[in-house]
Amino acid sequence: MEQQDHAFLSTNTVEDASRIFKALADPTRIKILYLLSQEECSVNHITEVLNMTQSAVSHQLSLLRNLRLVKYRRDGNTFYYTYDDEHVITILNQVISHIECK
Amino acid sequence: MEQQDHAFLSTNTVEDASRIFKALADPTRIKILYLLSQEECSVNHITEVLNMTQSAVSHQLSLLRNLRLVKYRRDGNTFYYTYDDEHVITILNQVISHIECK
DNA sequence: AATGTATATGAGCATATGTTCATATACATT
DNA sequence: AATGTATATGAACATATGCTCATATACATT
Repeated sequence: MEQQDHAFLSTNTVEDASRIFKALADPTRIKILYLLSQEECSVNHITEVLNMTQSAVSHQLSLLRNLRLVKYRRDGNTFYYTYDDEHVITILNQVISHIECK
Repeated sequence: MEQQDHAFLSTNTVEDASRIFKALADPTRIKILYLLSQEECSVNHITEVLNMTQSAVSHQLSLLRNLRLVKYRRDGNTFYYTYDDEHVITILNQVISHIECK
C-alpha cells in the first residue's frame, strides 16, 4: 500500500487511545481499577489493601478522575470511589484473563 | 471486603498487564501496530507512512520485538515486519472502535 | 472554638521514556 | 574491493511519570 492508500487513524483517535492505554499502563492504577471493578471503595480502603501511602493513592485517583475513568460520592469525611468507564474495565479484564490463561 | 478477602492479582499478572498496556500507550507504537494489523511492512515503508526518522521507527520496532508483539523476516537488505500477538491487536482495535464510535 | 479524621494538592526528586545524532552492521551492486 | 542501501544500536538529552514530604481543605466531634 502507498501512503495515500492507508486507512489512517486520525491524530485525535491515536491520542485518545494512547491516553486510555497510558492510564492502564501503571501497576498501581491497574490494582486500583481492578479493586473498583469488584466494589465501591473508600480512599482509605484502597490505601490499606494496596499497602501504599494515602498521598500516592490520592494522586492516582486524581489522575483517573481527570480521565473520567472513576467517579466518587462523599459521605462525611469519606470519599467512596467507583469506576466510571465500563469499556475500560472490560479491556482491563480481557488483558488480565489473557495473561492468566497462558 | 477486608484485605484478606480480596481476589488479588498476582504481582506477575499486574506487571505483565502493565507491560502490554505500556506497549500500547505510545502514539508511535499505536500507529505502527495499526499499520501492521493491515499489512506486512518494511521499516522503510513504516518510516515513510508515519513520516518519522528511520532511527525512531527502528527503536520502537526493537521495543515491540523485545515484547514479542512483532516479528520480521529478512529479504536482502529489507526487513519485513508483521504483528506477532493477535490478542494485543484485538485489544488495540477494540479501543479504537470504542473511541471512534463515540 | 478547638481538635481530630479523611482526603486533596503542590513542590521536589529520582527514574523512565522517546527522540535525535552519530555510527555500526549486513547485504547488494558495480 | 569499493560503494550503496536498509536497518540496528549506543549515547545524550529533554520531557514525562510516580512517588514522598509537607501542607491545605473540609467535615465531624468534643
